[in-house]
Amino acid sequence: MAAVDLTSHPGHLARRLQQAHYLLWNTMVSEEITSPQFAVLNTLVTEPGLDQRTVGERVGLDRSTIAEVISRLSRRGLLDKVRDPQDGRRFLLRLTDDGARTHRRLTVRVARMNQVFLAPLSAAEQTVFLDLIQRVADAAEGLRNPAEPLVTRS
Amino acid sequence: MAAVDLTSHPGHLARRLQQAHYLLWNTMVSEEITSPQFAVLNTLVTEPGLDQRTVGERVGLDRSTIAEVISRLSRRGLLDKVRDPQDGRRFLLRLTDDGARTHRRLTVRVARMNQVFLAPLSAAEQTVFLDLIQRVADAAEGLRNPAEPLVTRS
DNA sequence: AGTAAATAGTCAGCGCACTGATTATTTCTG
DNA sequence: CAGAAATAATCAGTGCGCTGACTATTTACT
Repeated sequence: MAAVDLTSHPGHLARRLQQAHYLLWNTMVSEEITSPQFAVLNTLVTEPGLDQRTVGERVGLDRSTIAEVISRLSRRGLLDKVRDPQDGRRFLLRLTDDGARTHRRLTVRVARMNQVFLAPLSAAEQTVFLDLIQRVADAAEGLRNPAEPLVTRS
Repeated sequence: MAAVDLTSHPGHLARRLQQAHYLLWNTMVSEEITSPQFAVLNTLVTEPGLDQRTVGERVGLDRSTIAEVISRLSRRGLLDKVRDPQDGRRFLLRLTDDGARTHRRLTVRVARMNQVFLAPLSAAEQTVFLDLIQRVADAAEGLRNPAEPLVTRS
């Protein structure tokens, strides 16, 4: 007894939303390049030469996940990984011609897909929708790294 | 050149939203039971004796994924799997006492977590938020199984 | 200069999520 | 009633996402 209505649970809805997006992406954008992979390509278009960790930060992926995504992109020849001569820990990343071409090609389709995805909402609702999601996500991420950096006492 | 602003991409925001939720769940609800697992328990509270496929449909998981989730829950003794005597293909699922207890215990924490998750929004915004997500997710899912079942021509 | 702390990346392990192929059972149909 | 179609579940394969442990390099502090 006393079960809960999942349709009022933002987490459950968030999962369903992402699944819906995944489905649409696969049919309307690409079956090879995934949405996180596109996000990485997109970041490197404006900021070539970033290191792996920073790219992860830009697109919201932790160090392990970004490593896998990048390794797949690199294996397919969409980006290059070079040791930073200034700092031997880092790898500097930049798109290959093929990577840049792929990004250009997908950009149009992504825009079309976003339109279809948001089509059930009016223009005004779409704006509100994006704003609300962003505020909730930002706030929750804020809880992770406390603004108050612990004071090293003593 | 010509990179895109990901903050205007609903898919990217959906992913970040889910990550934020995952983080909050882990810290405020449970490190053992995940959100999809809770959804399964919750479904079986009101509808004991469902088969695997139907549970998957209720919580929005495909046949493969629901199989794994259920196998984990069953391995931990939170639910029982019995062959349907009426239909030898099906497994009937119902919570064990431990499973029901776990569901009860987590329900309170989930409610608290939802509050924190939605806290950055006003009460009115929260209502809008849930409504908008649901409409977008429902619409995209609708695209999957076309209302018009293809006519077998000839 | 020499050790300690911080940082970048890798690796192992777990869990969610999907597709396509396979197996077992049931149902439909001729 | 026999063969075909449908259905429930499993399995293999790929990819995202996280944590905790580890390695290598750099930076900071005596």
